[in-house]
Amino acid sequence: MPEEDSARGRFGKMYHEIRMRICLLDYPPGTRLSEEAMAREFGVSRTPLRRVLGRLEAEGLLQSVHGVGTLVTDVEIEELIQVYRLRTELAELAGLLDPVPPDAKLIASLDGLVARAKALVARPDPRGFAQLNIDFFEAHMALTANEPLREISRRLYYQTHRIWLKSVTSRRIDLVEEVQVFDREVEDYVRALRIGDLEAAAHVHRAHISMSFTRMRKNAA
Amino acid sequence: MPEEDSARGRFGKMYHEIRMRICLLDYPPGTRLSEEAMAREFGVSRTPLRRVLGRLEAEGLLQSVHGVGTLVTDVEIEELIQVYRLRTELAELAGLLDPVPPDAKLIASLDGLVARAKALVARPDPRGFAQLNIDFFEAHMALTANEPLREISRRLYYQTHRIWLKSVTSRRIDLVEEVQVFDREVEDYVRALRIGDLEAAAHVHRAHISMSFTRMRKNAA
DNA sequence: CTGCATGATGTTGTATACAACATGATCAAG
DNA sequence: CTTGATCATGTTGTATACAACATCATGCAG
Repeated sequence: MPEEDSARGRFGKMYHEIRMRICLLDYPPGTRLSEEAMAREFGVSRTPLRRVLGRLEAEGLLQSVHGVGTLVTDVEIEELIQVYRLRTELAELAGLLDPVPPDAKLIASLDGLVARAKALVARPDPRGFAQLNIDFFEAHMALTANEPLREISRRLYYQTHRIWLKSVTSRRIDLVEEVQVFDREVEDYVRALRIGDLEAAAHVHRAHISMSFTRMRKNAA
Repeated sequence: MPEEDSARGRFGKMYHEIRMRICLLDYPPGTRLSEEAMAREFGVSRTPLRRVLGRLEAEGLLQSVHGVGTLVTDVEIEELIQVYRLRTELAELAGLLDPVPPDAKLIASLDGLVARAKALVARPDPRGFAQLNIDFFEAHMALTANEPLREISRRLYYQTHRIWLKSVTSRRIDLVEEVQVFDREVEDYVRALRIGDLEAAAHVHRAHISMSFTRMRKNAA
C-alpha cells in the first residue's frame, strides 16, 4: 500500500498522525493546538491542514473556536455512556452482518497479538497496551465486510479509546489487572475464531467492551 | 431556534440546503457542481463552501476530483445493500437504547404526518412523498436520546434516501402502491407509540425499511 | 482520413493576506 | 486597592490569487 503523494495521500497521512496523537494522549484533552505550528511541521499551509482538523472536529475529537484556538475535546465518562452502549451493540453486529471467514493470515496476525499480550503481562506498559488495543480492534474489524459498519465502529472506538487509556494511566484502574483481563480476552477471542465461530468471537468482544466500561465507571467515583 | 449569523450558523444553512438538494434529486447523481457558482449563490467565497462540501464528501454524498469537478455520487443498489442491512439493525436499536417516552407534542406531530400521508394517498406526488418520508424519519429519531445513534442513523438514512426516491420517480416502483404501504406503516407506528410501546414502533419501522429494500431489489432487475 | 501532440479552458488543491473575534495585560479613574 | 475600559496579541474564519491537474478541441504530420 504505497502512500501516494497526492492530495488524498497527504490528507490521510496528516489525519492518521494527528488522530493517533490525540488518541495516545500525546495531545491530552484540553490541549490548545496551533494551526500554524502544525502546518509548518507537516510542511503545508493552513488550508489543507484545516481540512484535516475539520474532519477530526466532525468526529468529535477536536473543537475549533473562533478567536480562541483548536481544542482537543475533553472526555467525560458520563457523556460517553451512550457511545459505549452503542459500541456494545455494534460489536455484536460485526459477527452477524456480512461476516468474513477468517483466513490463515488473520489468524497468524492474531497470534502475533496474543504474543504481544503475553509480553505485556510480563512487563506492563500503558502506551504499548494502548497500541495493542488499537491493533486488536482493527483485527476485529476484519471480521465483517460491511464497510459502513466498520467505519462507524471505528469512529466510536476512537472516541472512547482515550477515556479508557486515561483510566489506565491515571491508575484509576490497575494496569496489571487490566492487562491480564485483556490477555484472557484475546485468547478466548482467538480460540473462537480458530474454530470459525465469528459470532462467539463477537460476543467475547462485546463482553469485553461492556465489562471494561463497568470497571471504569466503578473506579471513576 | 434562531439561525445565528456566526460561522457555525452559515455552515449549517449551506450544509442542510445542499444536502436537501442532493437528497431530493435537485442535484441528480452524476451532476458536476461548480464550487465558484455555488459560492456566489450563497454569497461567500469558496473557502467556507469547501468546508461544507468536504463534510458532504465524508458522508458519501459528494466526491471531489482534482481537475475534474465536484460530483454528486452515484447510487448503486448493489453497493447500498450493506448500508440497508445496517440501517435495519439500527432501526431496532432506536427503540431499545436510551428510549424517550413520547410526549403529547410528538404524538401530535405524528398525527400531522398521518394526515399528510392520507392526503398523499388521495393525490400522490413523488416530491411530497420524499419530504414526508424525511419528516417521518426525523420523528422516529426522537424516540432515542442516544445522540451517537441518532447521528449515525441519520447519516445512513440520507445515504439511502436517494436510491429509494429514484426507484419511485423512475416508476420502477409504483408510486401509488408505495404511498399506500407507507400510509399503513405510519398508522401502525403511531398506534404502537400511542400506547407507549417504543419497541413495537421500532419494529414496525425496521420491517418497513427491510420490505422497502426488498421491493426495490425485486424491481431493479 | 487517422492519429497524436499541443494548447486552451475549466476544475479542484494550495498558499497567503486580511477580517473577525476572544483574551489577557495595562493603565487610569474612583 | 479595586474596577473598568482599552488596546496589544494571538487565534480561527474568510477572501483571493495562483498552482496542479484533467479534459476536450484544434491542428498538423503521416
